[in-house]
Amino acid sequence: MLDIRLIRARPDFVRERLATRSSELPQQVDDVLKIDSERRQMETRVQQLNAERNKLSKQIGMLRSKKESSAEQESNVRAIGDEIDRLSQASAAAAELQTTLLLGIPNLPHANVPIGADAGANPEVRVWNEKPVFSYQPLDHVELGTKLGLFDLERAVKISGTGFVCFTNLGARLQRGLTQFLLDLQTIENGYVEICPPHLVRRECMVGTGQLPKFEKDAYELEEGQTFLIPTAEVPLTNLYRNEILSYQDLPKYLVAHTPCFRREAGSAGRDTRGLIRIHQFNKVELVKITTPETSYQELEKLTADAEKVLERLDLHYRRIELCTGDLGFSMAKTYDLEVWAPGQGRYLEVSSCSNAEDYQARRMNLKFKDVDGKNRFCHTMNGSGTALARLYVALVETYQQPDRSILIPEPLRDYVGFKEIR
RNA sequence: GGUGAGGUGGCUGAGUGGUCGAAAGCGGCGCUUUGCUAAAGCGUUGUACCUCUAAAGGGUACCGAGGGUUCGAAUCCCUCCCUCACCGCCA
Repeated sequence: MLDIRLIRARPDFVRERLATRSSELPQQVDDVLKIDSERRQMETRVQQLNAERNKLSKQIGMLRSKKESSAEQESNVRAIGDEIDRLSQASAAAAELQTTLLLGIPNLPHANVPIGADAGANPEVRVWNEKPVFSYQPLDHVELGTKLGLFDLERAVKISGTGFVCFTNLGARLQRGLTQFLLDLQTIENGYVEICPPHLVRRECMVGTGQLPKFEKDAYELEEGQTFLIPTAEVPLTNLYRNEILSYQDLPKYLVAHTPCFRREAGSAGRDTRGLIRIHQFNKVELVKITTPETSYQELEKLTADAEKVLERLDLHYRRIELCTGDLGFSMAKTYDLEVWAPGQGRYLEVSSCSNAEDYQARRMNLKFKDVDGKNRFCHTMNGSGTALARLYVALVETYQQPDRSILIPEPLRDYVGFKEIR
């Protein structure tokens, strides 16, 4: 969440930055400022009354110990108490409203993020390899997978409903080998610490990373909204140190986890309904970094490169785009998307989204560090997929299909999956 | 799931209704002493918020969380969370 002090001190700056995301946001700044000023007025008054009451109560204590009458002080203090009750209730309600409003305001885009309305304005910043050329019409992963028995979509629907997949036989093994490959790459080569976190998290965690309260319909909830199935390992990983004060010497933290991700895809019914591209449960290897503010942008570049290494090792064609202000995720100040080419689809698929939330998530989850001077400051958090398994799988299978409809396993993966081809 | 004990500052640990934000010790920081190290002595040492400000200052809240009783709560009551022990069940 945004720093209320920044909003107070530089409201025009905040309004102007938010307007680059969406035109209705500046109004929310005014709403917060109004309630903030009302709240502070009441709070100040309550504190004055409390000071008065504390003074009188002490007098009462002293008078009683001297066996003197304190009737006058008692009646005064009772009157003050009533006033405090009334005012502090109002002030608490205002504080709650303020928090609610603040939680609903997205992060400020970083100054160097290109301004634009939607995905159409996202500039391409890097391209790797070229589109593979086929002498025939490449098949899509559903045809290939069905023919080779890599997964069973019909039976998955039977047991779980649309939007689920069941990997089978060599198809399941391919995913397992791919997962192991990704984890080894990020831990052994890139220095991330492997975490196997819970897949069910408390509500506060979802608030901490920004999924809640605004996007509750997108998540699978349990126990009447007290716990949620994670939509990404970003949630448990980033929240690992929630409510803690780390030492600057502990930073940066590099964390990686392989988990399933559960998404209801509430707003996207009817989109990408075929195959593995948009499903309710998919696996993902997620990278998270917790850093000082001074190094976060440099760390974001490195993190993005760490994710790109996956696609490069597998020799896939991809591009890196930067999200413009209108397309940025709620909690993020800057984001690069990695899109891999899927020949059977004839389009790029987003397999990683690498973002810096700056201190936006850290504020929501009260994650601080003690700097060299002993001052407590909010950490910066960033995350990116390294990468989403299901879509990587699609690109891999479609790119490495052979004229006889077998699939060649790229060299770096062979030891992991245990075979050179699937036919 | 059952029963019992318990959650106090960076740590250990006192405190059972009134100058308690909280004794004491440890740790940390500063100064003094010192050939170095060590030790000793003295001082200092939480967070958030409000107000005011050039700076300083003043105030409020916080003893797991939330609510209640009371003129007044770390202390009494209720709910929840968590930890520990034992029992039951179980991958």
